[in-house]
Amino acid sequence: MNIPSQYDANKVEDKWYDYWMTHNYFHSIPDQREPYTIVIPPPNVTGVLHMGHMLNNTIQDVLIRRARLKGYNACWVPGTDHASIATEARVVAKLKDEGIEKSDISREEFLKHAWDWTHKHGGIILEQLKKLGCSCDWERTKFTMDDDLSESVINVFIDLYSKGLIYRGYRMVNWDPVAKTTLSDEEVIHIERTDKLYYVKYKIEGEDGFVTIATTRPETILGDTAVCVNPKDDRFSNIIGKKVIVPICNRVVPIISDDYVDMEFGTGCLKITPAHDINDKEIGERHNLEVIDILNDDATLNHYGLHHEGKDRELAREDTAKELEALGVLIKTEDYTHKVGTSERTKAVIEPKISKQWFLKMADLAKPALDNVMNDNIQFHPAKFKNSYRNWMENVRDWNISRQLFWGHQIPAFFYGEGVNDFVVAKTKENALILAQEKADNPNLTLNDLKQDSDVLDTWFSSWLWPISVFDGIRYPDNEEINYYYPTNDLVTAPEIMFFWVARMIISGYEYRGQLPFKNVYYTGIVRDKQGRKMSKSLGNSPEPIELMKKYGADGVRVGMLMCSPAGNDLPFDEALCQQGKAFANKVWNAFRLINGWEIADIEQPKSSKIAIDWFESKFQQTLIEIEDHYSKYRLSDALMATYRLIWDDFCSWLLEMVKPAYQQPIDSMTHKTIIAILENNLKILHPFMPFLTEEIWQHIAVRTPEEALIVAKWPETKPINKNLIAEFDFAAEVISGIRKIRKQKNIAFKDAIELYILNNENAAKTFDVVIDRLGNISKLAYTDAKVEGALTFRVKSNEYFVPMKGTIDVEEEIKKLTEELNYTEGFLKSVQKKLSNERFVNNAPGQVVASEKKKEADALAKIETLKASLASLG
RNA sequence: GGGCAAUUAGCUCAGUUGGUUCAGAGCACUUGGUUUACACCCAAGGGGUCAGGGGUUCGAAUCCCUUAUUGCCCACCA
Repeated sequence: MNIPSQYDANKVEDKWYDYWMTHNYFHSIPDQREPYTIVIPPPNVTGVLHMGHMLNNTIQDVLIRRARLKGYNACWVPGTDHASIATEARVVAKLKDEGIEKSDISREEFLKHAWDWTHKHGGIILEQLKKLGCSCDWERTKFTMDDDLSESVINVFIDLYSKGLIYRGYRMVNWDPVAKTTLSDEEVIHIERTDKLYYVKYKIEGEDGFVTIATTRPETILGDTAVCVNPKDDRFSNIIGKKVIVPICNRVVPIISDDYVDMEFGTGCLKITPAHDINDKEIGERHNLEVIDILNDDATLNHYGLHHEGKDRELAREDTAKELEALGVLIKTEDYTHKVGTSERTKAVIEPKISKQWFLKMADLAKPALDNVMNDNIQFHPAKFKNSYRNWMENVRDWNISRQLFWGHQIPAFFYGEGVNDFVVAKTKENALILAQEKADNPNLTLNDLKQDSDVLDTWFSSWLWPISVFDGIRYPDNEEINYYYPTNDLVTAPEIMFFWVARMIISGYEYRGQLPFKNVYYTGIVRDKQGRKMSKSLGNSPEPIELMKKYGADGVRVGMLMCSPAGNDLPFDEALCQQGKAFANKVWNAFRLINGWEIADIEQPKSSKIAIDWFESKFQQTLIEIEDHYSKYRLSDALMATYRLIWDDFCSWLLEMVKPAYQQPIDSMTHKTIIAILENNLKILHPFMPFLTEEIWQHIAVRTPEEALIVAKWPETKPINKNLIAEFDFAAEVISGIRKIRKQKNIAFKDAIELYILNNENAAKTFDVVIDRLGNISKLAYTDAKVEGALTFRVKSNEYFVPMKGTIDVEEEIKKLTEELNYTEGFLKSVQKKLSNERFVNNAPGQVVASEKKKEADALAKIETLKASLASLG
């Protein structure tokens, strides 16, 4: 078999993914084993894979593959989200391109277009995840608008309504004039920007005087219904109760007083527009002010805008300012920096708007969800996010769950009359009719009299049920699957959606299952470019994931992504990391090639091989414990790095070099067999990170049945560690380093054997002398009682090593080297002795620490002695 | 405006309860290398007053105070 020296990921990755699919390894059904469950954060159904998905899903796959190897019944449920506002916006845009306005077509027609779009683009992202190697249980793929999930959403709405937790309210909400829908507070992003602050004077009715107000939105003057001052403000005490004339519209409104007004800000005098500001609305309610809404749904002015009617609010702002100036009531403008709410989706400036919406009462629901995170029943990684979680949960507000969109779950409320309460909530129109006849006490009502609320539910109102609804645990709370898989183990998601999604899943978990939805939440960071900017389509700074995988292999990209991304930390992405991942794949590949190329013979095992293997087995166990510890703390980068170093340094650079047979010599069968077993263990612990490469090598090593595939192999068992052996090896490694250093200094090629004499002051074990012999290419290794003349020297601890030189030794250089080392050691001794002569140290420090200092002192003294002797011998 | 976190080598980060293993890792860098797995490699090496200042302690990267800088979250000041 001819095996190329370069590992070609592109040639093998699809092959193994197909193999895994064919043999159904990803599919899970409840059985005797303990389950290990992850539900995917469902990406937008029409979305495409970006770097954030790459990171997030790599992490999930690492966790799920490791769980599978550890013998759990691993189940990773994939799926997509209908993403109501995002998808609808895209469909609207697409229709617009075709010359169709959303307002010109019926709800049914629009939904047909939306479904067409979904069927056409839906699921692309899931196919892309397969390229990354994600081992999702594809048979379980769900969509938030599947029939069963939709029914779950409706059931929950009805249930919460019947519990009195859902109500309909006339409230000020966040209005997105582009999408023409309300948004929840969480969907509003506050962005700092500089606007103008306009100072405008209002004439006092029946007098010559004026009051001056400051506003950033002069166009809302047309909706003013009062002017307000602080009751404690002496400047205005004489005008409270009088009336002013609002410019342009000449409306006569009262001057009122309210503690809300900040005397220091602007002029201390505030205009009140209850329809367009939440504070103004509250003041308006306290003072029974009229509410005048001057805007249409698209943020153009309505008839209250008078001659500005039809203008967009931005244009109206400029024009009213001009008009005010012309009227001579605009005193001045100044720059003013403040935060403006914008829509997360459309980027439009949010308009506070009073409208009738559906709300979910959150306060009581939030309690168990808060407690169980604070007491670590649900663990956040990193834990620092508990702070912001608590902050939000303690101040949680009612959730505006209705959206003025078509794409989504239509609210199951049916109106039968014009009255505020003339509606019923029911699963079907038929059920609604019965309820309505009862409620209205009117048996003559017919289906035609019922009109379903046209709003749909917030997307997150389906996402918050995801860990339950994917197992159909809402409709059938006692079904086998929900009982088996729920609660899930880990959730891997971005901190940005902690409030949108994580908090609400926890809430619904306690409400509908009486327990937590997942045990751990791993918060990923944001993927940034080298300049620290967030990767985004608009900046064009995001690499194309599929291209990256072509270039570096999925395994290389996975390693690259995980190399430097501890939980909760942003990931400064650099393609060089993927290159490193690719190089590592090649390294492992070549280690396999080496082993694979050996000719096996029935000969005796060399001592050096035996001891090297014993050492590595202990080293492996030590690293395995370290790796398990990292995993338990969700430190995947550290787990990867420990694996990387074990394989590259300990396995390749040390073990294979120690056991490698001489050129064209065969290897003994015992060593070969053990090395294969070691390689297999290495592949197992590497598999979660590099699934394709490891399966490829695994299947090269031997002919395997489907049951023997690496993906379903058994994680290595833990065995006792021989710590002495590891320490002895570390010592020997230092000796070998010393030899290499001398070779380099003196330009002695490796093929030229040298002699090594050892003055064994340390009384170190000689276990690894056979290894030193091999890796140092030593022709004669001997212990001596006296210094060797005419030799180069180096020290490890207080052992002294001599390499006799045939040629001349540069005495000057040797003296210089020795003197430097002597000076350093004497300085070190001084600091140690200073510590030991301090009575308070000797009395207060633990005995162990004092003893170690004494040992340091003795070692330093011994070393100084040998250094001095060497210097003396050199003259 | 309120809260949280961070600041350790050129870069990205470890550093558990203060004390053997405390100043580390990977990458990058420098130097040498056609040793028959791998130049996507091997070997050797340089590099940090642990952000600044103060304090507690026999002893501080680690605990406390303070200053500076950065990042994130929350918040209705026109």
